[in-house]
Amino acid sequence: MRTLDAKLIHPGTVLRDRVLPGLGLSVIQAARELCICRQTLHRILAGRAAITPDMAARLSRLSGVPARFWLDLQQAHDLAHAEANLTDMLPRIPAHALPPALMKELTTYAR
Amino acid sequence: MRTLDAKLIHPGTVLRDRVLPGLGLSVIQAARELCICRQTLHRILAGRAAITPDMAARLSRLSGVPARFWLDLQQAHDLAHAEANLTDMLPRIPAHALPPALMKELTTYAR
DNA sequence: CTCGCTGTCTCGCTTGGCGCTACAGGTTCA
DNA sequence: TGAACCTGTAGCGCCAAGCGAGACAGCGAG
Repeated sequence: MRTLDAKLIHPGTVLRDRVLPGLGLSVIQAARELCICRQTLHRILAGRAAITPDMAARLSRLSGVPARFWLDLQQAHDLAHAEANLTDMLPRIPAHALPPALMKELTTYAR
Repeated sequence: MRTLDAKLIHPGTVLRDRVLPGLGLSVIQAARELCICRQTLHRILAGRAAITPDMAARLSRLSGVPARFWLDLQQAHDLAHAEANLTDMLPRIPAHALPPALMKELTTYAR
């Protein structure tokens, strides 16, 4: 079995190489069951479209893989892409520090 | 101090009630330092606009709060909103099961 | 040859973030 | 009483991106 060891796993790759075969579904079959057009699924598999919250919910229903799994993979890519586009801008934003107690409080809001 | 105990914390609320006061910044000051127009920041604070990956990266630079913290809060809202719009559609998608070994492998890709 | 699947391209539609102008307040200070 | 500065919202146009649909080429099975 081919390993998926890239640092930034692509959602479409996981879907194509792992989940769809695991479900025994072709692209067209999966698109039909997801109630989306096959082009949309192709775009996701090829990485030319992102996993939207809508798609994540559909994939979760279809495969049992949590929606957040798909959104987390997508989020990593979106963030990397955004930071790449901000290389000139970010250094111009002053870096402040939050009180440690407040920073700790914020962690209780996460997940 | 007012507690933020809602199940689905709004990113704008955290920003307004915790982070901006913690940084000692007004809305206008923060907008200027983030290199965005003040209306955009107002829209985020009021929940009329989402935290985009671009904004998350800027907020991370400004406050030291990880970009993923903001994106996770936003993601929870986007997902809930998407599922609410799919209440009629989701039941029409057949629920399959993935082999347990494959499901376990997928968890190694997450975060 | 026919059928069905794959993969891509193009078009038009819609959504949503963003910057901008404008407006209505409120507060502080000279 | 002005002037300066902040908050908050509404409307506008611009632009990026997801989506469905139509079309096309290629390929393997029956």
